[in-house]
Amino acid sequence: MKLGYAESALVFKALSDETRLRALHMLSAGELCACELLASFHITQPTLSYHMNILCDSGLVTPRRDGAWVKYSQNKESLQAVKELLDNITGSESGGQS
Amino acid sequence: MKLGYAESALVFKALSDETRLRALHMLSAGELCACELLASFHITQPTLSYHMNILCDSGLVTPRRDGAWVKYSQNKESLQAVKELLDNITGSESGGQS
DNA sequence: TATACATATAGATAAACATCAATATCATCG
DNA sequence: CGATGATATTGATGTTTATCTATATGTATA
Repeated sequence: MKLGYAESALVFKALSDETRLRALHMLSAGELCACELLASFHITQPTLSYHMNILCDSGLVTPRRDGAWVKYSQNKESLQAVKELLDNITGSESGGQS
Repeated sequence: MKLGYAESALVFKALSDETRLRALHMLSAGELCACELLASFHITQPTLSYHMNILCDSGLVTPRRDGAWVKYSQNKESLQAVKELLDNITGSESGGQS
């Protein structure tokens, strides 16, 4: 997965909000549904939905419908791509293990 | 260098703009002055100054006065901190070599 | 099918952002 | 000191962002 500047900027924009960072971090433990995430924040349900949309659009998070719920999980591949992107920007072209 | 959520969001915000990403990448080759950077963009001098301020405030870039010029360089340590932050968020707690 | 629960969308709004033109500051050189 | 070149700051402006309330859609269950 190779990202250009505009694409990369979008991914970083997705990461540039505290609520989204927290949500993403919570997902490191595994899949969570919107309502579980919501319980951890002091924001309304529509606002969480808004943030999850941004995370999903950026590719960092993948949604999965499970009955009435939508369960979210980290997209490890995409997060790996961000790290490689940083390596690229830094000039550390070595790359990470995949 | 350990970053919290709010701090991290600031750093990612600094990375979330195409102009800033390009500038940061250009600095991977080494120090450059504002005027050299400016020549590569189709923006005015005040706009570049604005962007460089954001990069410097985030800690990703370090300015150095050299006579009439200000020379900018990447702050590798800070970039490393971002990668570690991503490891943290991903759950890949192994950490990178420093 | 009606009700309840989970999530999404629409519309409004205040704050933050990116950009520019104009101007100020700062350093060098004559 | 005055002129020139490099960078920063100010003020204005249109755009994007984060947030809310109200409402819609979608899914399961009694």
